[in-house]
Amino acid sequence: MSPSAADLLAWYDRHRRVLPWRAAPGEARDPYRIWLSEVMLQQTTVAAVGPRYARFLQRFPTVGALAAADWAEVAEEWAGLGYYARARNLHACAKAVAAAGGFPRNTEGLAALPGIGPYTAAAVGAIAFDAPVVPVDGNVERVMARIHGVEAPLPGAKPILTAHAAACMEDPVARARPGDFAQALFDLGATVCTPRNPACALCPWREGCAAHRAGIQAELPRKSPKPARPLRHGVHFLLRDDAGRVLLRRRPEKGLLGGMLEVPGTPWRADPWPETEALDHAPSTAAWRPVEGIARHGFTHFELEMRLYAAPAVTMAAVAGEWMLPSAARGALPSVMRRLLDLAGAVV
DNA sequence: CAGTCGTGGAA
DNA sequence: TTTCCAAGACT
Repeated sequence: MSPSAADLLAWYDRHRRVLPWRAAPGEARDPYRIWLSEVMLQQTTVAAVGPRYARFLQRFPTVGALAAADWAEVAEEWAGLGYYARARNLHACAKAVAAAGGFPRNTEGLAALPGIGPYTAAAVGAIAFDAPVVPVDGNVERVMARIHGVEAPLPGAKPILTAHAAACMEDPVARARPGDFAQALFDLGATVCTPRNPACALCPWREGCAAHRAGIQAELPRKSPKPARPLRHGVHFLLRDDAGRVLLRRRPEKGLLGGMLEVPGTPWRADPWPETEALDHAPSTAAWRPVEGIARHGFTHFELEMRLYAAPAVTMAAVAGEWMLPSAARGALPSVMRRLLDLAGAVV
């Protein structure tokens, strides 16, 4: 009574989610749209991606349009989505694909492109090109851990879970519909085999599930403990001109928030900044006045507390950066920088 | 290989 | 409030 692809696909044909990037049965599949959705969905929820995917596609309808765009346009369109290396790699990948005349149709070729790792290569390969592979994301890891009763913690258990997933393609029923099989696993993980309170009563694989049999389904997959996130401090400077515009700068291409616009400021470090030391990092000499309050933001590996100073610009000369109205800046900035605009709300 | 790299919603 | 987490990739 082991889990069968036939049972899962039958369930999928009845309960599949309707998603913007998902072609209806029989509908033509667009590799560009599938690739875009897979990159956008990396570590990002379906709910968050939905409206951003539609907007992105409207602005860049084809891989050629994306390849021809300036980085500033792509950065603005990605602002707020996080993990900005994805946007840089997306842009580079679009240029490579446009130059090559299309996407590679096999996983090896896909995986050689920027921003496409083992998961995305398998997902695009299976969904767009019917490659007989099983992409392993968090959903698939969870489903495999439970079905096979894998109690070893992640990330160490990743290889065994990947092997279990790959074994699914030995079933000719799965091999006949690789894209649907992959998306069936996603939907099962997202709607039934959920991280908390899995709905085992609705699961097409319940009878063959080792974790369900042992009553430990909610405890799998186990995960190694994560280190605590340290606190860092920064001070930022909001310079505004007579037209109400604020001064922004482009961050270095690599590293945190790489290539994105920012409100100028100090580096972010463990020790709080004394005022005199912080002012050394101001973009110009001006009548800097502290803005009341503290802006907080949580990153993956540290927490941040920012203070803000504001001043009117006395001269436009020799100040590097871009002047933007706060209304326009908001949409072009990463969320952490939007918090500074929010803090300054009464000032600007 | 373990660390880096965002964000917002849910519990 | 804190913690966890979501269709991971890159170094």
